[in-house]
This record gives sequence, C-alpha cells and structure tokens, in this order.
Amino acid sequence: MDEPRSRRERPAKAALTRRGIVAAAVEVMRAEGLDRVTMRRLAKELDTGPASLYVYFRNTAQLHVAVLDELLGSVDLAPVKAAGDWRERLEAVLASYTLMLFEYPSLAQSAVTARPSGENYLKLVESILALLDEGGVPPQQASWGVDLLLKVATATAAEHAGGEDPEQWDEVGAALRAVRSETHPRIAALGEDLLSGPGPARTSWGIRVLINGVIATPRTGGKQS
Amino acid sequence: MDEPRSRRERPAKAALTRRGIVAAAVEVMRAEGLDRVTMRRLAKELDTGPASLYVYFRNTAQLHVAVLDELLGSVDLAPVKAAGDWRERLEAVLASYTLMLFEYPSLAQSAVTARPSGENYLKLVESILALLDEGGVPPQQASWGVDLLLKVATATAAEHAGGEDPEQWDEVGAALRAVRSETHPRIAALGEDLLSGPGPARTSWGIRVLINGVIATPRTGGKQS
DNA sequence: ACCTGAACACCGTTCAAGT
DNA sequence: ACCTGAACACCGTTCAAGT
Repeated sequence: MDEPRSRRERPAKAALTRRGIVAAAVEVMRAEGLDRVTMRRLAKELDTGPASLYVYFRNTAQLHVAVLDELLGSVDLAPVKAAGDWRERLEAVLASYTLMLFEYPSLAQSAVTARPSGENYLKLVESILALLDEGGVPPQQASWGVDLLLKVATATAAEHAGGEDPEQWDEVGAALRAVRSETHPRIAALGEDLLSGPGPARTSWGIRVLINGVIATPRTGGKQS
Repeated sequence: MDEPRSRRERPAKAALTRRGIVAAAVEVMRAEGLDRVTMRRLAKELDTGPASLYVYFRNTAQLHVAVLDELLGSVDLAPVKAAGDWRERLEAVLASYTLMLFEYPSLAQSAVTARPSGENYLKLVESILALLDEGGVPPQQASWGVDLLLKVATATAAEHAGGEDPEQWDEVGAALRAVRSETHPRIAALGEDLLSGPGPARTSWGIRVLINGVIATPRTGGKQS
C-alpha cells in the first residue's frame, strides 16, 4: 500500500533554505529543548553537514535568535486594538510574551543577550509603543520604556532556565532562612516573602511597577525624579 | 639563587579546596573569559582531572555561581551608610553592581538564571533593603523590589555578553531604520532613539524608573495602581 | 553562491576503581 | 570522603575542495 517513495526513510531531501532550517530548529526545540538546537544536531536533521548551515547563520547564537523571531509570531497582539484600559491591555500583551517564553526558558536566556530584529519583533515593539502613546506617556520615555519592559519580561522568563535546578533554589531559600537577625535584620524580617509569591501575581506586579515608573520618570537631564 | 623547589614547574600541587578552585576560576575568567571557565580547563589549571571538581560543584553552572558570589565582594556598599539622599545612594550601589558585571557580561548572563546565595549576595540584598526602608518604601514592596532592581541591573549587563557581536547590533539598527512609517509609525518616529542613548544615562534612568515604580505600586490585590 | 567531508580543538558528565 | 583516569557522547567552527 505504501507509495514507493524512493529508497529513503525521509522524503526526498529538501533544498536548504533559511526558513526550512528555522522550522527544523523549532521542531527540535519543542521535542528536545534548546540545548539540542545545535548546528550538528540540525545538520543531522536536515541530512547534511554542519558546515552547510553557516551559509545561513553566522553562528549558533544567531540561529537561536531566528528561532525566537519565529516564536514571537505567536504573541497575542489582539489587546492592542481591543477596548478597555490601556494599562490592562499592555499588561495582557506582555503577559502573552512572557508566557510564550516561559515555555522555553533557555530561549529567554539567550534573548537577554541577543535581540531579534525580525518582522514579529518590530510588530511587538510597535504595539507596545502604541499602547504607551495611548496612555499619554511622552515618546522619549516610551522609547526607552519598551526596552525596559521587554527586558524585565525576558529576564523573568529566563530565570526558569537551567531546568529549574531545584537544589539551587533550595540553597537560596536555605541561605535566606539561615540568616541571623543581628547581621541581616531586614532579610530576617521578610523571610520567605523575598523569594515567594504566586508567580503570576509577582510578574504582574513587576510589569505594573515598570509602567508606573516609566510614566513617573522624565528623561530630561536632572538626577531627581 | 633559586630555591630548588622540587622538580616541578608549578609550586607543589595544592590540595583541592572549594576556595582554591574558585580562586583559580576567577583567575582564568580574568585572563581568558568565562567561556574558558570549564571543568576541564580548571582541572588542567589545578593539575587534576575534571572528575575531581564534581566533589565541590554539582555542575558547571554552580561553578559559575560561585565565581559570581566571589566577585560580589567587590561591590561598593559604602554609600549605604553615607550621608545624602537615599535614592542617590541606592543608585550608587546598583551602579557599582552593574559596573562590576559590565566587566564580565557573560557572568551577568549566567546570573540571570542562577541566583547566588553566598555571604556577599546576602549583604548586597540587606543593603538594598536598608536603603528602601530608609526611603519609606513599604516592606512588601521592598521585598519584591530588590529582586526587580537586581534583575534589571543584571539583565542590562548581560546584554553586552557575546562579545557585543557588532554585526548583530547592526542588524537591529538596520531593521529599525528600514521600517516604513505606514506600517510602523511609532518606530519610524522614534528612530535611533529606540536603541541609542549614552549607556550610563540610560542605565541610570532605568534604575530611577524602578525606584519610582516600586514606591508607587502597592502589592495589595487590586489590579489598578 | 552554495554546499560538503573532514579535521581541529575543544566540551560536560559519569563510572569504576583506588586511597 | 575524596580523588582519579578513562570513557561516552557530544559540541562550534574553519578549511579546502567541489558544484
């Protein structure tokens, strides 16, 4: 019943294209994590040698950027044109961005260092600027503000990279708990609260802090706010 | 004139200790960058095999955390007890932290993911809490605020990891410049300003945004600020 | 220009065995 | 408990050669 599709296991080897490589990369990432999105692993997937991929990407970091650019397409920008409070809509867009990165925290970690520049990224930036503008945030503050908002969202997701490594968080928790109130009174007083907090509430608080701060902090020379 | 110190090139092989390994790691990082702070490279430095190091560190990430913990000792906490505006003193502490990380951006990148828990880290956190307290920031807001402040400072430094890769920034710049004002009016209007800005002014603005935001954003349930 | 095999110079981590 | 050599299973990137 099988169509005799030549002697190979895979469909006839497709010509290499940037898009094709990125698609394969996304697939490998979903299945095996970003760690395995390597030049060699991908080359194997695409039935070629690693050197071939250097025609399309300067290095592995750029390959990861391309993957991020691709995933950015799944961020929900609908709230931008929806009705309602601009702050809530901005929060929604950033929450969608953060949630996407939470699924691939090591991609977030690489995004802290390597900014994408594709169409999806531009759309996201434009959307955030539109919302800040709607809120009456002065353009100069909005300009640096987008960057800050995306930085925090990205870093928040990145925190969960490294497979969480529960032992590592245990150590931080233990260190905070072990602190003596004579030497570290404020840490001792706050205790668990320093680390804890329902994730989403904490993330959302962080975003509101940023929005409020961006509104309240002029960019003009002065040191005082 | 030379003391005959056995037949070896190096001084007699020192016993392995956590401190000794970290010291060697810092040395290698200063000389060759964090990339070269690997189990194997360090083992070579210490005249042993890589397996030996696993007695002291669960994995390479934890080794890097230990290096960060060490460098945290060089952050200048003097402003905490100095006279003057608490905001300016807080800015100074965070600037010292950021500056230290700017020297080793890839260490910053790893710090986004792996929080340290050593004595130096605890001192830094306690200091920031003290300053926020002095400013009258409610403890609950201060609690989550420290984290946010350190996150932004860390991520800001981490941005410069990857050897800057000038070509990458060229691409981002080009993408922003190439944008058409019909589709991306706000990006087009802001132009270079999105990316540019004298680094220090921008970093300092970011920190002030955070301080202002932390003051202005209550943690109590409500969604509105 | 695009593609490739092969080579160079590395990695992290585990294991069984030793002290 | 601490330390080790050796092994396993990978990496990124470059180069000379081919089409």
